[in-house]
Amino acid sequence: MKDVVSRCPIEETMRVLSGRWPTLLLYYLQDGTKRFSELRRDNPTVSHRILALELRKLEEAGIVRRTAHPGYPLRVDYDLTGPGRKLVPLIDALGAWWEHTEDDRINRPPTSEANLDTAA
Amino acid sequence: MKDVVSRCPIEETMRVLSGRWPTLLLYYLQDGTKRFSELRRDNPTVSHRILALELRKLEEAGIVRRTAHPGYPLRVDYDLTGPGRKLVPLIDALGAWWEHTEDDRINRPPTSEANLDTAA
DNA sequence: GCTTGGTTACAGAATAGTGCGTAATTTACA
DNA sequence: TGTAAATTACGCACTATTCTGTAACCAAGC
Repeated sequence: MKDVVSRCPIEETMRVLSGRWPTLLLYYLQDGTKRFSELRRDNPTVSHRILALELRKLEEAGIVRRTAHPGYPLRVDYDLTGPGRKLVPLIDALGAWWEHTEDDRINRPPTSEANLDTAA
Repeated sequence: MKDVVSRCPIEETMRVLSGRWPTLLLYYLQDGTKRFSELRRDNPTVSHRILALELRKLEEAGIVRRTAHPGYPLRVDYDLTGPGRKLVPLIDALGAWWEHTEDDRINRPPTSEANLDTAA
């Protein structure tokens, strides 16, 4: 995904949420504040670099808030902003859609021609 | 995005919807059946190869139905399946979220949570 | 010298775009 | 009347672009 300036809110949203990590991070941040290292432990397959990049992207989108505490060793907290928390149920709805439509998606039923709702 | 087998419905959904085109195609297919060439005209910046790949991905996910009419010149129709149509309002909700939270995301207010320290 | 959060440099993987080929029928035109 | 050209929805091979991972390095206090 390139940085394409679009005025379409759906495109903008997808630009931020696309990829494996954004929704996963949303998920782990639901419970509350997490540190960088905690998020790494939460899902061990994301690389150090990519986690930092993804978190920055979410921060710039206003979904995640970054709080750096002064002093060493470094300590940085991440949590969801208000908009970020509002986003969570929408993501959950997508997951629910996937689950509840599984049979229909796999069996690929005749799908009512024009507008005749034949089922479901 | 690699092909990662996951049982998480959110990950599965994002695997299908990630990228610039899936949601756009959903958008253009809302109105009804479209031919390949129409979808290309709808958004001229997608290459024919990618459009074909994206449509196939959506078809395999059970979101889009492909109907090839025999004969030449070739004629292929695409439309949304039942699950595909159910997905549309969820995508719209994401767009609405983006729009309605714009101020909050950009101004980054103190985020009414417990941690009331160093707010930017 | 360990810690934590982050950045940079480089390499390798994945993804996207370009142009050519194809099929069978219709149309174009000399 | 014969033939060349256009049409549609791709597949394929090749190239260009972008993304991701790995490893090294930094900061400063303990």
